Parts: sequence; structure tokens; C-alpha cells
Amino acid sequence: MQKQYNLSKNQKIIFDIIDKSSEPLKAYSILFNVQKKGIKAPLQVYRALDKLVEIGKIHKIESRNAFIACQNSSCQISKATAFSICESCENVSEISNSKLSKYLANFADESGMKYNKYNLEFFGLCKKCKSK
Amino acid sequence: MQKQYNLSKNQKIIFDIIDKSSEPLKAYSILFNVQKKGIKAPLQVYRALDKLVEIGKIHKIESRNAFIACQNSSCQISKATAFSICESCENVSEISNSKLSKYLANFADESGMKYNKYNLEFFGLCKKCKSK
DNA sequence: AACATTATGTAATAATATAACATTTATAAG
DNA sequence: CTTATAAATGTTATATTATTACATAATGTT
Ligand SMILES: [Zn+2]
Ligand SMILES: [Zn+2]
Ligand SMILES: [Zn+2]
Ligand SMILES: [Zn+2]
Repeated sequence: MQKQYNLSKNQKIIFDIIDKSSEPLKAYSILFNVQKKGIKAPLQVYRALDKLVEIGKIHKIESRNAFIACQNSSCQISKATAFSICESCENVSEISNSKLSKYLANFADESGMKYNKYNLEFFGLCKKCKSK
Repeated sequence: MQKQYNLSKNQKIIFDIIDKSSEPLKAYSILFNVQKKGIKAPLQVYRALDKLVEIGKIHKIESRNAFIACQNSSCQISKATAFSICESCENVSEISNSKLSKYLANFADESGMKYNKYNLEFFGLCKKCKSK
């Protein structure tokens, strides 16, 4: 069983707007959209984002500095993430493929390094954009 | 055979400093270090970085906003990159593992997306930090 | 209640990256 | 060699992303 976290007021507000969005959201775009709800400063947004990332409710798309809700109920701790990103329309989706995640979770090379987390971003053209 | 690029003056200066560094360098730290060579503005650094990334001489570590020289002479186009990052000492190294790169290059899921590039970052503790 | 932990509010500032425009240098054709 | 084109440079200003520092309030635990 996954631990349930009770989101705080700001965390709820910010999670909701990300969860409803059809695309990854950037911190300052979130800020702009929640100002009517009383969240006025960047730090309020970043603090909520940090927490939401930490507990796995959202993920950061590093190459885009943007945040997306976890589409994969199983990854409650964001330690194993994979995304596909369309370089044309910027559509992003979380990849949920157990073979891939097993392969990466078990990956070990000669470096002797012990991995406990990974982030993978694939880039290409989505179906729609490919057929244009 | 790989195409040889003749680096321009600024590109050489900036590649050299990254190549000599034992750790990934950030753009403004590069800027600071090349000011004595006449490179005065951020844009001059970012332009060189963009080009060097494009031709695969360096890679960007997205989670760190830092740049590292390619340690893998075969990836002259930076379309397939994998790194291991120590979360304690921040040591970063490029993973060169043909099984991994083949696996990822051939990865395809049900989304019908055609991938032409990926970036993978593993996080953990390096040998040194693990034994502390 | 007392204490510790987590979250909030606010202002200022740091760090990262790009836009816009003028000029120069390198490369390729004719 | 000259003209055309593309690539690189220089410079100023500005946009975008993220953190520091400090004060206060809410929440959870003993
Ligand atoms: Zn997820
Ligand atoms: Zn697309
Ligand atoms: Zn490389
Ligand atoms: Zn280490």
C-alpha cells in the first residue's frame, strides 16, 4: 500500500492545476494562474512543487523545466521516471512500460555505482506530427 | 567516419575549458573563466554551448544545468546519452554501454511514437561515497 | 500544554537563458 | 577574384527560472 499524503492548501491548489492541464506547466505559468487564489510569490509555488515531486504526485520534465502530474499511479515516489516528448507539438506523456522500468531498475555497469533513481526522456515525433 | 568540425575561436575556448574540467561546468562559471580571453557576454557562451551540444562534443546534464565533454568518442551527434550522477559528491560520468544504448535505441511502445533521441540520467552513490 | 515538524507569507536577489540588432568572418559558387 | 550565402561574433537589454533570508502560523506528537 502506498502512503497517503494529506496535501496542504497550497499543495492542493497547485496539484489541481497541474493535474487538470493537458500539457506540462512551468512554474511561473502556474504562479500566474493561481494568483487569484492568493498565491502571490514564486517561492510559494516552488515549495509546493518540491513537495509534490518528492511524494511522486508530479514529475519535473527536466529538459523543459516543466511539471506534469504522475500518470502512473504506481510510481508514488518519483525515483523511476520515463517520458516521451514530441519535439514538434511538445506533447509529453509518461511511459509506463514494465519491461523498460525493470531493465533500468536493474541496470548496473562496471562503475560499481549503486543507482536508486533514474530519469529518462525520449524525443521524437508523435503519431500526429509524424503524419504531417 | 565522423564528420570533423572546425571549431570557431569561441567554440574552441569554451570546449577546451569544459574538456579540461573534471566536473560538469555551468554556463556562468564558464563565462567567468573565459572573460580574460575576451568573451564577455552570456550569449557568447550560450551560442558556443549550443553548437557544441549540436555536434556532440559536449552534452548538457539537464538535471544540473551543466555541461560535460563527451567521454564517448562514438556519440558525435548527441542523440543518445546516458549519465550516472552521484547525489553526494555530484560526480558525473557518461555511461558507455552498448547493451543499454541498443536497448534504448530500439525501444518502442504502443504509443506509435518514433523516437530519434533520448537522454537518461541515473542517480545514486558512487563507489567512494557509498563506502563512507 | 509543550515541543517538534511542516507549511506559509513576503521581500529581495541569484542563477539561467534568450531577444534584437549591427557587424564580421568563413565557405561556396560562379 | 568576386559575389552570394551561411555561420559566427559583439553588445545591450531583458526574460525566465529558482533560491536566500527571515518572520509567522498551522499541524502533529508526546
Ligand atoms: Zn509517474
Ligand atoms: Zn507532436
Ligand atoms: Zn557522449
Ligand atoms: Zn560520490
